[in-house]
Amino acid sequence: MREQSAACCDGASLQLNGADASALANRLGALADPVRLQILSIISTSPAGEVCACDFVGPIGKSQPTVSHHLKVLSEAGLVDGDKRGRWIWYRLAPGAINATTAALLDATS
Amino acid sequence: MREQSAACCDGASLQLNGADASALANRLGALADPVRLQILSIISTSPAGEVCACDFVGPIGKSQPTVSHHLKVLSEAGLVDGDKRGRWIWYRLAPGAINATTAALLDATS
DNA sequence: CGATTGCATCGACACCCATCAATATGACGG
DNA sequence: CCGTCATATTGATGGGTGTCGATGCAATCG
Repeated sequence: MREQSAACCDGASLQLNGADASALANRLGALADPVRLQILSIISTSPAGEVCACDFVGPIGKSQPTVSHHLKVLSEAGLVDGDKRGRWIWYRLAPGAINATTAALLDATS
Repeated sequence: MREQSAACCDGASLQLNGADASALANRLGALADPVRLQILSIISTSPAGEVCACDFVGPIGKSQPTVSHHLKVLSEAGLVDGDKRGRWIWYRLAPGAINATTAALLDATS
């Protein structure tokens, strides 16, 4: 087989399996977009803790379908929750979701 | 113009500008890949705190060029540092890099 | 009712990205 | 020097993704 030439190739082992790595990568991927980060920032700084979907389009400067797409991504990633009240949908941060993701990342690389 | 129909569209303002959002999104994007997370995990659990590049290929199960590509991405994102010693390159975690990214994320969404 | 409004979905486009085989580069060893 | 080994780079390819205009759908209003 392979005779470790010198002080190299000790055979490192996986501490993070493929499934866990993919799951964490998916959650991080949902955060890795400037529009989605701005959405989260707007919600987090809102006094009421929730923001009507229509209020994202203006400040972010993207089209309504684009904002709607990003809200869907955030929702499917469990980062935000949407409440349909009357004609509007109010979004707020999913409690602990971001903290759980950062904790998993720090745990995997500790 | 637009007559705010009711209790909606108060005009939310941006707390995270486009440049900051893009910078943070780039750093998160460097983390949002299962192969790169496994690389970071392998390094972090290595007793010596550094791992020879050749030791990633086996456990991760991707080709050598693919692993080399991901190491370059991590290096350019400032997440790992590589030392060329003799014929091998030893990679270790860039101190504080992951913590700085998670701190920026939590700060943007606090 | 019918008209309007808020939001989602669709279709299309451009672009980025992960991956690999092949090849280049560069450092050792004989 | 010449071969070998470790790593990077190149080129190609397939799939994913952000974006927008057009459209659909559901709820409200008049």
